[in-house]
Amino acid sequence: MTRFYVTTPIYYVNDVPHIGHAYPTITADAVARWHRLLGDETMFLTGTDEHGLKIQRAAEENGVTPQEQADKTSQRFRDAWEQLDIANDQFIRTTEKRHHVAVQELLSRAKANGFIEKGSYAGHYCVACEAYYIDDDLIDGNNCPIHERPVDWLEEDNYFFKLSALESELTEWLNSDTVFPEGKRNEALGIVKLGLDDVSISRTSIDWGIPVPWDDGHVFYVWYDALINYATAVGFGNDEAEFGKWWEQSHHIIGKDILRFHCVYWPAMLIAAGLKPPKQVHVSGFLLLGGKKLSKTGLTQIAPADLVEDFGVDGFRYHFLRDVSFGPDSEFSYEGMVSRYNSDLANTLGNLLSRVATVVTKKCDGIGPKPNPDSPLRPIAEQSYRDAAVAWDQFQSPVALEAVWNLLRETNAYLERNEPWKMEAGSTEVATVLGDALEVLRLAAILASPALTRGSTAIWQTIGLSGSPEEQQLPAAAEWGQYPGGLAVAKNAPLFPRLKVEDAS
RNA sequence: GGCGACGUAGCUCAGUUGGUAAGAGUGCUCGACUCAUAAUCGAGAGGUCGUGGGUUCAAGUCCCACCGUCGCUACCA
Repeated sequence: MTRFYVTTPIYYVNDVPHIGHAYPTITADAVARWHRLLGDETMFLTGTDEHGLKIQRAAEENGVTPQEQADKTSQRFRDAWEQLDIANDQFIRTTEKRHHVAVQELLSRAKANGFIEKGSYAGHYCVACEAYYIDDDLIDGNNCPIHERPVDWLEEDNYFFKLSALESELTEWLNSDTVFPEGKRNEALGIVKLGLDDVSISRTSIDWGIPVPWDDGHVFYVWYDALINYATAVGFGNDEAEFGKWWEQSHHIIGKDILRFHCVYWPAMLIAAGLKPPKQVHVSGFLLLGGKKLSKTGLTQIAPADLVEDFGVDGFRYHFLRDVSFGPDSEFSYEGMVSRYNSDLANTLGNLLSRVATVVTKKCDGIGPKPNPDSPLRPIAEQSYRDAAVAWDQFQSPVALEAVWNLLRETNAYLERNEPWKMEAGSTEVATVLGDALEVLRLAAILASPALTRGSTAIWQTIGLSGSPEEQQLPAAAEWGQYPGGLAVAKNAPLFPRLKVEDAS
């Protein structure tokens, strides 16, 4: 049996879930769903990153413990993902015991291998921020950029990770088909080529973190704790055999803002600990709003819940999977979302289902006929599956979905050419045409199910099939001609009612 | 400053290692149809592929410069 392991970034609980979090999460969910259709043993991980100064400080401000603070905000992410039909197999939290064990184990191994040593870090320190700043950040050369008051020159003992010793290993890893798309791999190579400094991985100034096992006064700096979650979740430090099996198939989905950490630091940490670097890292671009990065700060924040209210779960998921390609930045707009929903979901797919159901009702007494083995739609459907399979394998959801919609458009054209509504009721001609269309709907329900978690099941039931599209297994289920015929086809209300632009908020 | 990415039809985007007369969806125009969610189908208009050079028999695709946009250069995640 093939295994497949996919992860999203773990999200920092200092923030509320927004569409910038939703996009990589939906992509990972869809890719995981595709692999389940293929019958792969699949592990899909997401979670929250809960240590660090910001959480500690937020907790103090709210008069709660850091753990309570983390509990509350972590739950928001769980709720958000539930709303979006995210079917993750695990939800990891970096405050879990198993994670502490894994972090201490992994970094102890790196230390034993000579990649961690003590040093001291010195820098401009703002007491109010409890943080260091580099020269370029300072205002007028000596003032904290946030508090605008003088910083102190402070020195503290830290443990350093000897990143500089791993340049050749990293270059080799980056050159072996690991980071996608290629442009992002080049960026990572560029970072390595510029020369890597050793990085400080512990702090003595805060205590909301995972203790350094060999030195009581230190906790690990939040990044070096966070990255390890991907290993923790599949058994590292707990069940080595299990870990090994999953880790061979690890795929990380990240945003380009954290490329440095996932394509340089993280593989280096794994190598230092004597482990394999990740199998693949897929780097997405940013969502842009009017050409500007959709960041966690400012007015650009858009709550997934608001969009789900307008577009439904399917409309929300479909938009991101269809319109946001993996790699370059993408423009997000409400109008674009409406347009995509109407053209693809309401018109091409939803309307096809409606017209087929109506004609079956009128011409076949509501009983769906069998498809024609030699249908002209057959080769198109087969190509559609092949294209989708390749695209999903490359995490290219827009290409995969376009392949399915091409089949749907061809089917609308096929109906137009044959005009079954003009044919004699009960004739073999009308049965053939409608059987083919029903077969396409069966296929589309399966192939679109990673995106349309609800609509695909609705189609399945409307055309009289039992069970659900998610239970089907590819590639066998994609073979033409499996719609059995003789099933009652329901004439329901429109599956995806058209949206009017005036609905825009 | 250094490094990098991007700039292709009104809009959102595809365009493998340079090679049939530049593509899709959407929008627009015209026509058809009226089974269907003012849906569908067909036809058409629409691009000097940011600008200027260069390499080549041949460049959107390689090289250089410039313009524009953005990102990284964080011990914030």
